[in-house]
Amino acid sequence: MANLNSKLSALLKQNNLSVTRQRQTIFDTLGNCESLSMKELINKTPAMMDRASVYRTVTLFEKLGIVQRINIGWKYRIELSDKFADHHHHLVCTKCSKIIPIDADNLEVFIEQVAAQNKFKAINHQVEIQGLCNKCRD
Amino acid sequence: MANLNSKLSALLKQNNLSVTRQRQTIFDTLGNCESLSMKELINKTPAMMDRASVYRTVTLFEKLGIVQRINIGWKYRIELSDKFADHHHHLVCTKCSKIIPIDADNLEVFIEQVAAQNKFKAINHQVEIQGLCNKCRD
DNA sequence: ACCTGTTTGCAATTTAGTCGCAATAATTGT
DNA sequence: ACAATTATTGCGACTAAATTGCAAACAGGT
Repeated sequence: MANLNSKLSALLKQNNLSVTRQRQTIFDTLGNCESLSMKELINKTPAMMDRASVYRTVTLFEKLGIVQRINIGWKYRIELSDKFADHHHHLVCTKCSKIIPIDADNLEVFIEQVAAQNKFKAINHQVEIQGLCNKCRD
Repeated sequence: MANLNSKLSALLKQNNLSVTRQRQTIFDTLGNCESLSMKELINKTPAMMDRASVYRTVTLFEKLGIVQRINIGWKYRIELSDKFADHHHHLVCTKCSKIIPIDADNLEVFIEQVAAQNKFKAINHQVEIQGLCNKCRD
């Protein structure tokens, strides 16, 4: 935990950015969860931070590669990027809304191949699978 | 074209829903394009349909499995589902916004495998790759 | 052509996200 | 540790996206 926070500080300083209470709060909050929606993120920082600042911080963190937006359904959620947590894709149960992170190295390789076949330089990608988890499939 | 429209009519009637001018318009408009954003869809039906009805129609079509929302960046676009058009994933150029549809059968197989490994019954999935197309990579 | 139930358009409203600016907090140099 | 400087935040106003209730209009069956 402490080392992750110092990593954040270092990254901010490298970019001539201030290490503020608000930025640390967002970082810590995301560190305690798999992923959060904007609404959840705003509500989890009760009266501590303004909405606008949450949006600004997330946008900043995204540029710095600290967080990434992932698509769940047609909404998006925020999570720490692979530098700070394991990078993974998701299986989403449409019944109980359970989110199962999957990490398949093969998948990453596969993405690269598909991109190359189309003369495309892949920079980022998302994979999302909706279905039923083993409990909900009956 | 004509057979697709009759397929739409049949599907609506099966569900005790009316075949209206507006629903056919949305269907036809989507049939002429790879994919459309909500804004584009609203603008492509000039003074023919109210915004609210476009939203209602898309929501209805989604429930019926006629259309699907696909994630481009963290925005979404609408396209006819695989029952009415080829199902495909997308490569999105972050520079020129060009969208290249990809259809890789292997990918579908792969998705199934990953789901099975996690005791998950896959129903739907999206794959999106962001990067640079061959023109923009310099 | 008429009747019934569904669907639409309209207007109002909620929700999500952005922007400018004054107040405040963090950093740098002393 | 303190003051000066600069970046960041909170506030309020604002724009855009999406939803809802209701009366008018339309589709489908008789």
